Parts: sequence; C-alpha cells; structure tokens
Amino acid sequence: MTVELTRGAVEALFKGSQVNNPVLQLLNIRQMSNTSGPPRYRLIMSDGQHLLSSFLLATQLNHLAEDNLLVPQCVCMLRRATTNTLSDGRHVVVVVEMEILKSAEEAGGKIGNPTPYSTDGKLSSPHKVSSATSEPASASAAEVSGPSSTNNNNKDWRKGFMGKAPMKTSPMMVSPMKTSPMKGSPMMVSPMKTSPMKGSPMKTSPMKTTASLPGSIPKSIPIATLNPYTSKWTIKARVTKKSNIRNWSNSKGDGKLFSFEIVDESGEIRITAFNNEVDRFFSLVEQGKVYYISKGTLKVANKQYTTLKNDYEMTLHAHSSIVPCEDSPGIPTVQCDFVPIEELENRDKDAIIDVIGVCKSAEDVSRITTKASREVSKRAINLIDTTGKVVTVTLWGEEAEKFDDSGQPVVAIKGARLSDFGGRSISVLFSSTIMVNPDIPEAFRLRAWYDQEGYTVDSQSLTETMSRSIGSKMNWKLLSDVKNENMGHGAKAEYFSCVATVLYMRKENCLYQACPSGDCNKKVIDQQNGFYRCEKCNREFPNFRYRLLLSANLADFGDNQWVTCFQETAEVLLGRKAEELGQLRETDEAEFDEVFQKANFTTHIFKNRVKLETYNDESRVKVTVMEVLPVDHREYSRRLLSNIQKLAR
DNA sequence: CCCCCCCC
Repeated sequence: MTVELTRGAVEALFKGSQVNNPVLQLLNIRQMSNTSGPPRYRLIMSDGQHLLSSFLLATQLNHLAEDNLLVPQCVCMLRRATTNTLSDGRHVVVVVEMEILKSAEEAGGKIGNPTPYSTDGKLSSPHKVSSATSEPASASAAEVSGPSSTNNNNKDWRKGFMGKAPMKTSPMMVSPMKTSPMKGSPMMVSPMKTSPMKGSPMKTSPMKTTASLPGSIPKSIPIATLNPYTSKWTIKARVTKKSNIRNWSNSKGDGKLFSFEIVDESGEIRITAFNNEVDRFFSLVEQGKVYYISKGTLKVANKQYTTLKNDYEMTLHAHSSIVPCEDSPGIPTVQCDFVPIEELENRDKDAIIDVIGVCKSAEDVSRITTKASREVSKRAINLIDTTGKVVTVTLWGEEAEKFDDSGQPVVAIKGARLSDFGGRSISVLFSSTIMVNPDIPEAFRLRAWYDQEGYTVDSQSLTETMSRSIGSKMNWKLLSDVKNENMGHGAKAEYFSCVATVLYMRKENCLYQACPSGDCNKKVIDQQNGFYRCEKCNREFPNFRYRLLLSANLADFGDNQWVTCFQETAEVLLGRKAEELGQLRETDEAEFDEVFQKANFTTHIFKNRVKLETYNDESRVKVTVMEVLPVDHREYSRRLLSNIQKLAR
C-alpha cells in the first residue's frame, strides 16, 4: 500500500494556513546545537512537491527522534503543528503531535522530486492550498481546507500531551475537569475557588495557531508550543495557583517576586514576576481567572522545584503584558488525576500524587521548629474517600493557619507528596494546589457519598498515629536506661516506651470512691449516712463512682520499675472496667482476686511519662503509664533483638 | 534574579 504525500502542505504550513493531518516525508533530522535544556530537533520535511527545513520538533516528541523512529525518509502524519514567528521574523513550523505512518524502509526512498520551498515571499494572505497537483490527495489524510477554518481537533490534539485518567475516560470533554453539571448547587462554598467558569462548559475554544500577522490581533497559541526560540506569541490560559509576594536576599542581590501557574488545553507552565513586574501584575492576576499573556522570557525549568509538566518556565519582563479575558469557555481548570486513598498503599514513597477526600477531622494548627531552626505552622487533616480509607495530610505555613475544617469540606490536593511516615501519609508541597470544595464532579460525588453513608463507615487509616500503633516514633528505653539516663530529672517531663511484664500489682487500695460530678475524680469521704462528700466540689452526693489508681511493678530482663496506672490504663491492664471491679470486690472477692491473677505476668507495650517529684525534701522519679498497647510480636522481636545487642555492649 | 517542600 502506498501512502501519498499531501502536496501543498509545506507551503500551507509555512504560511500558517490550515492543513488537516498532512502527510509528509522526513528528509532529514538533526539536533540543534546551540540550545540549553532539552535537545531540540530540526526537521526537513517534504510534501513531494516542496521541501522545507523550518520544521521544529516539540520537545514532548523528542522520544521519537531518540528512539530512532523518526529517521530520514519515514512518512509522517502531522496531527498537530503550529506556525510561529521567530524574533528575527523567520517562521518555524513546530510539530506538536505526529504519527509515523511508514518507516524509512517501507517508504523505500525519497518520494517525488521535491524542490526547496522559497521562503523569501514573506507572508502573503493565507490561501487555499492548490489542488492542482498531479497526484490526488490521499483520502485518509489530505483534507486541506481554507483560511477561515482552524486545524483544531480537540480530541487528537490533546492526545499525547496529557495522559490523564479523566481524559481517557471522556475524550470528548473539552476540559478534563470541566465545571460541574451541578453548578449553582447551594452546598457549594469555595473559599479557594478554582473554577469560576461561566458559560457552556462544552463549548470548545479553538486553539488558533496562525502566525501573528502584522496589524492583526494576535491569536493565542497553546502553552505546549512555547519555547525559548520564539518570541511573538500570545497565550490564553487560566491561573490555577498564585503565590504570595516573597522577598529574597542573597549574595546576588535582593528583591521581591511572586509566581503563578497557568493552564490551557495543551498544558501548563509556571510564570514568575520580579520587582517591577510584581507591582504591575500581582493584584491583576487572580486564581481561577483567564488571561491573555504575551512577551515573557522562556527558560528551562529547574525540575527540582516544580512538578508541572513543562520543560520550560516563564519570567515576565518590562514588555510583558497580561490582559484579563472575560470570555473563557474551553480553558480547563486544574487538571487532576486523583488516586483513591486505598490505592496510596501501593504507591511509592515520595510519589507526587493528586488526592481528594472529605476532611473528616483536623488537628488544630501548631507551631514547630524545623531541623534548620525555622519556625513553621503545621496542621494535619484526615481525608476519607469512598474506599473507606483515611489518610493524614499535613498542611504547612499559611495553608495550615487558614485552613477551615468546619462543615467537613471536600479537599482536593494536586501535586502532594506521598510519605511513608506512619505507614502512608501525605505532605503538601509549595508546588501543591489545595482546593476546598472544588467545583468538580468528583467533589460532588464525595459530598453526596459522605453525607449519605460515608460518615458512618468504620474507616481505616493508612496513617498509623502514635496512639494507635507502635509507630516509628516510640522513644524506646530499657527500664535500666530510665535510671541510668536520669530520665525525668529535668524541668520537663520525659516520655518513653518499653516492652515489659507485669510482676506485681497492689490490689489493696487500687480502687477508690470518686466524686460523681463531671471530671472531678476527687476521692469522696463516706459520711456513713448514705452520703459522700467531695471536698473539692464542697458538696455531698448520694452516690460515688469507682476509679482505679493502680501501682504496678513492671520488669524487663534488665530491671524493674514501679509505675502508676490511672483509670483507663489500669482498665486495659486488668481487662475490666473500674465499676465492674468495684462491684466484684464487694460481692465476690475470689473472682476479684482472679482478675489480678490473670493480669499478672502479662506483657504489654507501655507508654510512660517520667518526672522527678519532690515531697518534703525527698525526691523520687515517678513513672505514670499513659497508654497500654498490645505487643505486636514482630515489633517485640525487633525490640528484643535490639535490647540484647544493647546489653551485650 | 526565587527555589522554603519542613514536624511528629
């Protein structure tokens, strides 16, 4: 089977006219020499009639060259190309998406006898490609249309740029995360609105790719085609994230800056404004809004600092312009590829992921000091999704301070980092975008699920908190260490964990009659008249509550230690409630003893507080059990081994 | 021209 080249396509492409899926033959390819960043490939393409060397391969297609698929004489279909004008006035045709129809071998040599296309004619008005060619256009590929149409085909166009799930599932959607069909729903509150999209979300916005004709209104080009070698362009894009103004000062000088991220149908890019440009643009640029942007400097992005899918980033300068655009249908909002929370278990540590869930609960904000002695605010929030799994997400700085968990909002986070702390947890990065109650279908689905059933599910957290597990943060000690290290002798109490066995419990005086009011817990005095007096509350009550205050002697293989267990920990240790034990002691002393017999010589993980206390000039270390946890046998073996090694030293 | 991604 022969494939025919699309005659006239070289001229049409060069002039920025519309050509649908032209078929061309590659005659030569070479890597450009003077470029920084990713390699750039220049192509000589032929339509059988003309050949032209002004073709440039978009960097996202570099793999075609690097995998030796794009070799001279292969035949290609240009699914997407855009004509740009270089700063010196020359034109280049950037190939953004292409398909190799025939290998060089299959093509079997140069097709036709193409002559170099004369590029000195500059721009004439766009014209219809001549159909008076000797060979008929191939039915499959060579539809050439007039100047008024655009060669936009959203479905094909986006293929190859964004391999995202939402795209795959609904290839017809203009925006992978278009506005919700439930727009206007009264439940929507978006403190951090990201999609103020108005108008019909399904209306396409053709990506005009014409060269900027002198005197005409510049048409926008796709973000994905931006590169450092073209300068006359305008892009039309939505701001998805905007930073605050930050000041810097280093050996190179000081100043201020802010940065923002924009997205269109083709891709995304980060833009930074410094000093004067901060003054000019900071208040103009708003998250969620659409702008025409032109004349920025493109430079290679430092991937260390960004997770955006673009090899370049942009810096604004004195001649840059940003013009708000009211008409914005078709410009997508933030593009996310949410990972179900359950699925996070299978992802690698440090993976950059998008996550969405209902904020079931949240910590209060707190201040911490980093290893670099910087003070920062943090807040952990717990997200749940329809998998019934919960994950803890840590917010930092202002995002931690401003976060409002009231009403259990849906929280979506783009570009967060998966951590293995506590099993699996998530940390928000500077490059992450947090969206509260975003205007997207996933959020509405989650809201409905949570309000109907999700709030009742017996959720399981991927993030083992300290209280629930023998997490990585236990301050493990041998009982001998507690003494040798003089733990608790300082001004502040210290905390440690140990694996230990109960040797003895003082069952005498382990129960007392406590004040029944609220959280008083004070011992009451039996008035012997049916009333119990609480000195603290200065009241008499007709009843009391039993409470536990248990002294126990714990031992590991090196030492032993007297500890105090209050109500909750004593109940865990004895396996009975205080009230039950009180009744038992009154009614069945044998069974009461039996409870202690059973609990004796059991082994647990004890989390303890240790503090030196002084009574009448006499000091002694007091150890209070804060929590009693079952021994995880694997963890116990680890502890055992490490303790044996420690003793051997 | 910045570039901080932290803590338990």
